[in-house]
Amino acid sequence: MTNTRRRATIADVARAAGVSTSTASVVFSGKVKVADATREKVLAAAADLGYSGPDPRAASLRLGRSGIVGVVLGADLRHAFLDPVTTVLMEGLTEALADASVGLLLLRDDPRVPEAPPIAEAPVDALVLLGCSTRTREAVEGVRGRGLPVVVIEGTGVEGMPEITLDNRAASATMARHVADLGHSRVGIITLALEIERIRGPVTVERLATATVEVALDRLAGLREVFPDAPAVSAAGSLIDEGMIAARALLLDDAGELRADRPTAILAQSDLLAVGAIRAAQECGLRVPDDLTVVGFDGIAVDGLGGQRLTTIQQPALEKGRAAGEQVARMLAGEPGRSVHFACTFRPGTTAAPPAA
Amino acid sequence: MTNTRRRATIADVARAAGVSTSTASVVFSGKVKVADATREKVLAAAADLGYSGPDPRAASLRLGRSGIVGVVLGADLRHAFLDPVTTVLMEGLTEALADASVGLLLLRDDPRVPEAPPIAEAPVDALVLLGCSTRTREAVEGVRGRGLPVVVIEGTGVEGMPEITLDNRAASATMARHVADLGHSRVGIITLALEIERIRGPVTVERLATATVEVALDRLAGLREVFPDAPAVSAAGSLIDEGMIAARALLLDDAGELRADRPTAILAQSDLLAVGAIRAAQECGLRVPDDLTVVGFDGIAVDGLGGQRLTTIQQPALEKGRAAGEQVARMLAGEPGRSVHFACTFRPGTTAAPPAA
DNA sequence: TTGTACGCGTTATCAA
DNA sequence: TTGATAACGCGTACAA
Repeated sequence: MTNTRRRATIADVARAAGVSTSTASVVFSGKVKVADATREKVLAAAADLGYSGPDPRAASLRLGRSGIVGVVLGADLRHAFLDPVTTVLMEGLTEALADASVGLLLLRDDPRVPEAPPIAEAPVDALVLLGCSTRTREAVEGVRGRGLPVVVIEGTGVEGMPEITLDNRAASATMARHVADLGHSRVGIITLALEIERIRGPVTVERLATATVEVALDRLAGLREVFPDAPAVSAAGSLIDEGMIAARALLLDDAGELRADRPTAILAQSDLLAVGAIRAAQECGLRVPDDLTVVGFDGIAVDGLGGQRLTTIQQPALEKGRAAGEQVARMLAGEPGRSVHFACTFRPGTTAAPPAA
Repeated sequence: MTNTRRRATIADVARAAGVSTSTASVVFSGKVKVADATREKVLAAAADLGYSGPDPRAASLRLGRSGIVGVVLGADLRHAFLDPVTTVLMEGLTEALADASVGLLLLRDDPRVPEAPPIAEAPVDALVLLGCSTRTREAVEGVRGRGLPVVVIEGTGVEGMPEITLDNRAASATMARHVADLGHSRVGIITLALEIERIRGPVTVERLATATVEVALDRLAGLREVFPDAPAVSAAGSLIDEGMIAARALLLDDAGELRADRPTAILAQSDLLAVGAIRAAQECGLRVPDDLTVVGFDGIAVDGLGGQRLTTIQQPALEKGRAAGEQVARMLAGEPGRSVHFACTFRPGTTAAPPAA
């Protein structure tokens, strides 16, 4: 029977088995060969004492690593995982870190809690920043004194941190050019949220001056290289319903009627927004792509599009996550981390065509 | 200048500041009052040595806790977060654990790696099981020897573990009765995946015998209380596209024509499946609810439904997550954990109506 | 192949 | 208010 006073330790097991603690330790770590008979004795003693392996806390102190990689999410966890691109990215991260880590620790950068950034108290071996505010950046700066590897995904990092970036502007320009080449000249743009406050509505010059979300701005800049005067409407988030709302704003007049000068193509900054635009078009009796061309950005596996294949820009979200994971792994191995820049590719689908004569 | 040979420890800081290690420790923990002058000295020494606070690994060994709660996801992380119900549940979990100031460690139960369940190596203070396989259950059983609190969400737990459960069967029966009361007698059922292998197709008696996914089986049993002979088709996952496929199987004949004896109502086991069914119905030229009643299950905020409001069963996903978090918190505080059972509520919408005469 | 002894970096206790 | 000391539980040179 086990002694209830205190949890059994490896020393207790060793004593009960009549071996030294180092032998017992080795039995559990498997790093060195042990005689079968000895191992049996140790395992039996462990079972008897209710000992279920080395305490990870003690092991991590001794080894100097915990096997945990922290992922700092700018927004709340829920929102971060609602976005399919983020989800896929996390998968890539997980994949690349499978060998090097035990798990991902979700850390949220909560501006409501000014004290004690949990980043400093988390026993992590490395950090991945994924859409972080300036405040997060400061907290991380503090932790860097500990010598932790830090990788920044799509966000301005602190000097010396490896960054994972994307050619948002160039890819958007490519897409715009494709639409222009099809013969479209009257196009409408649906942007991602331009501000952290997620305001929905027409994109004006004034708003652009105060906009802060780099991804949205970069993609817009790329589209405007080809269509400098295209009207743009911002969505409050990357959601199908938001795409529907924005598309209606572009297609309909105040009376809810199709406007005569409506765009013949809609360029959406995300696939979900594009799906919403397609839905809105169908609602209005417009056929895609016959009456309206709709293109997206991201190249995620869109759920709910039925048979159509969205014409879009394929972003290597999985690879981004993997790259981040690989850089973390490299740095954990003592090598220097490198920044990685990714290029998107154009992916033709069935939702873009020349404008109706 | 700092010595590059070794990372500074609190002892180094104390020595440099001319105080004892305990005093230096207290300066950082803030648990006891220290003279301002002393604190300044310590802080200055820390800054000078590049010491950025106590090492969380050492602290967690000393304190006996890490401030981390592990969430074991049965499937891969990606899939788990693709499901909106899970996402919301995670949010509730986060919320309930925010006060305990703990982080969430994502652990995946990867069946491909037979050795070394990471669960055993993670320095967690508690575990939450969220759709776990038998194999996970065994691993957890082993870890329980460590005295870790474990909470199981919707899955058969090991004896003595608090469980968070739902009245899937009763709620489904309620919904079926509602549809029957509207006057429907020819209904079709779309089930969630019945097996872990996620097979798509007609639900036969033979399949039911080998089906393993409890949630799907419970909901089906509830529906069949009212419609014992209703044909059922299983989806390969809770996705809109899967709902479309399944709905087509129920509505169309082999030639792709609407069958004369098609159901007048479709009961889907999830909201996403229901959305897919609605989409398929529209494709076939059927109006919802005029020509076809469609109901769901979950009560999530469905993206992409446009103006419609789905008639569904509201499941308290957020509360489930919260409850799990609360039980974890209780157990961390030394109190015994309790199982919590939740009831769903019927939520009327605009997608259910009496069958056309 | 096994045992001894030490240190990983911290914090709680107690005494001064 | 501060200081000395003892754990916390483990892994690993090194010696046998």
